[in-house]
Amino acid sequence: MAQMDAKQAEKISKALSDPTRLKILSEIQKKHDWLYCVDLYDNINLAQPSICHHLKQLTETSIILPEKEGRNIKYTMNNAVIDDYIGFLQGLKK
Amino acid sequence: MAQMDAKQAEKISKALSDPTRLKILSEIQKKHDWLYCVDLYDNINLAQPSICHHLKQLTETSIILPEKEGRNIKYTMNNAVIDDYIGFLQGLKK
DNA sequence: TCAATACATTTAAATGTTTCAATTTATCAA
DNA sequence: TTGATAAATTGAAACATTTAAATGTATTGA
Repeated sequence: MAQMDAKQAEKISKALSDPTRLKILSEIQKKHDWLYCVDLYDNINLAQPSICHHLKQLTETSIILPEKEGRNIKYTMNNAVIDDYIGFLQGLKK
Repeated sequence: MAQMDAKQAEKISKALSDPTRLKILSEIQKKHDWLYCVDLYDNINLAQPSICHHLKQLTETSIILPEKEGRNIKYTMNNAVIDDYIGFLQGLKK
């Protein structure tokens, strides 16, 4: 497991500190594989640019990974980053 | 392990999304037991009310636990909350 | 009780985040 | 090429967070 520094942990924490972004992650988790961007418009009551903004924050920290498929974009969870973040948290414990 | 809901995970993420608060947690971890509030003034270059503000956010989410000792307050890491948060993160994975 | 110490609260300025309307870019289907 | 669809960007308003000066509260020792 890679070592994550405090700066990176701070960015991931920030990405996880918003109800919309946690909802997006929950929707991606439910799919167990890939979630299409358009699926979120049904489940999240925000305008398209707002959802786009939240997706950007999640992809910038690599918590989720985007893949272009024609006109659409699909996302998957990046387990490796979550595990690295968990490793950082384990290191905080006494 | 207790089940942590998204609202609680959001609050903990927010508490962890600041460099000063991660620094405070690191200082507490270094002690392996209790850290006195006054120890932070030496290590963190912020005014006393700012440090107090950050400590409040960490204690409000129970990530750290305060204990009064005369005029001083000492803090310890709350491993249980960190473990619950880690449990939530594990649940996000595909 | 009085002065000193440790921490908390209030207030306000500066800064950062969230949101959406409008617009732009990219891709597809006809 | 043209019209339609999917997603990104821009710009601005609303809202939240961070910071510190000033002040308040609680505890101790003299």
